[in-house]
Amino acid sequence: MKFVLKLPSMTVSQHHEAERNETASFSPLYRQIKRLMIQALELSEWRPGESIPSESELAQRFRVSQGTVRKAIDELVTDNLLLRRQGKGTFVASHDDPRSQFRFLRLVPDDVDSAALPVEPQSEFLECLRARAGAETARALGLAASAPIVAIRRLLRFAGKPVVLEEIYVPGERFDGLDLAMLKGYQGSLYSLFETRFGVRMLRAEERLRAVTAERASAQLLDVPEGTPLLSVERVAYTFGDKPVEWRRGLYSTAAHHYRNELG
Amino acid sequence: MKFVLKLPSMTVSQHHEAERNETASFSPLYRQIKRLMIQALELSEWRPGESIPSESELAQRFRVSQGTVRKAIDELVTDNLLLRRQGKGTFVASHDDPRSQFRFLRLVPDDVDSAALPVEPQSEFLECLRARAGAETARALGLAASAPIVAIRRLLRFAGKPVVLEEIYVPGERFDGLDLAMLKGYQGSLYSLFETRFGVRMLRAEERLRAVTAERASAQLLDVPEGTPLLSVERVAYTFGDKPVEWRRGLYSTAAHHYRNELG
DNA sequence: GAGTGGTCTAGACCACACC
DNA sequence: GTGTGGTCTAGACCACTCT
Repeated sequence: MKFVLKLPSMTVSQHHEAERNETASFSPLYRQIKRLMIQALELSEWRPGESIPSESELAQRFRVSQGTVRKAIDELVTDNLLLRRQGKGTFVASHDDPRSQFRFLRLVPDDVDSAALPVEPQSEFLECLRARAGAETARALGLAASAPIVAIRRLLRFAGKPVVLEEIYVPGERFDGLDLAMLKGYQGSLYSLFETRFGVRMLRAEERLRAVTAERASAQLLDVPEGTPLLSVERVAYTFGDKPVEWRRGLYSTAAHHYRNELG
Repeated sequence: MKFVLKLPSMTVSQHHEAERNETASFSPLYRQIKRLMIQALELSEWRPGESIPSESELAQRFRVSQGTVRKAIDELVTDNLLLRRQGKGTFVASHDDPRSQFRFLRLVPDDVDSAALPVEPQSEFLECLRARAGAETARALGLAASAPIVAIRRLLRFAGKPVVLEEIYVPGERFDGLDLAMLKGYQGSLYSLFETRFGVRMLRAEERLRAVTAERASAQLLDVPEGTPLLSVERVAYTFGDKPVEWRRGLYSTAAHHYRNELG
């Protein structure tokens, strides 16, 4: 037994010797608490934008000290699943929140410096089709070949000028009822819509960037000459359990904008 | 007075009422400890690759509890200034360390997955000149116009094939004695050389990515047709005090490689 | 003033590395 | 075994927000 000597009835338990160092190489209490909290988040016991119980309440519920709950929350905040507001409480992160609005769009106009508040791009949805996954999409999303998907095409404009052309693919199963009318009618970011209407939360993403040349169709939509170099951005976005739930490819016009990245 | 009631003689002090909430909006003890530790790092009291004193020693030195020192170290680890090895100690991060070797190069071959260990690129230095800063370089590095700088050109090869062409500019003042012979003779990354030979530590960087077309000279060196789309990566790297000490522009050939990015 | 997150302390014990 | 970082607890008090 470890870390539990003074705990008469553990919710999270390491009471069994068997649990010690078998295959799972020792998980501290706060990580087990973290896992339980992620579960509560995934099961929507706590919903985006809402506050979760206070640290002392959670400590009672899980039968651990406040410090241990705090450490679990610390990591969830680092993972962008929760956010704290001193004096007010701890809240479930939401794509509605202006704070996490631009977490996934790294393109910014050349002139504005990093301190300035980001310019809100306008989204123009071109189409939204039900289709079957191609080989590439199926692999990226971990689906069976020719599984049902939803394909979206849209154009992003900064200050009226077209800058990003995107094709977005999501599994059809999770997005029942998603169509062009809904996309056009929704106020807010795409991930906000996914979260609000379909309960799908994008937690992290991986991007692959390349330089390519504009084909005729893309060039026309982006209002650049055919052959112009464009930034190709492929993204796989993941939800709970590191499950991929979106694949997209964007073509970014980088004449007056750039992709901004911080290396820590 | 706050947090110091039981501390008879503080090294870090908040004894004076004046310090309370004048302009500097309340800095907790562990941040003051952090600042002192950064100072020790900047002044090379603790050197890259070496271990720093144990947490209990530091607690004694700064007259705070181990938990407070620990929290300061936590942040320094997050900032990539220190790294912990359980059972061994806490160490000053170094660009020699394989762990932080590829922190700043995000280009990877298309085929290898993220789990695989990165392929070591080979560096071929083309030139290294002393010159005077142009307007753009001076602005990026925060130097006076026409301040002395060192300009480096190099080619990176993955598996023998040229993939990255870079121009690198550093202030001449900090890099006395840097020349082509030294670059060619050094084993290890450029930042490792900067750290080892000149005591200049790159702590973080900002990059701006764009798509451009290959000019004739660049195309020849990268062994691609003129007009090929290339990924342009501009970087400003910062050392202690957020002082910019390197500006570089790279042209990445992305036919068989891509720039990999994680969005948290 | 009450409630929440944030800081700090002191002490106990666990996991890991090296001798 | 000794020393290091890592975890956990219990309790006190500070800073912030809202009522």
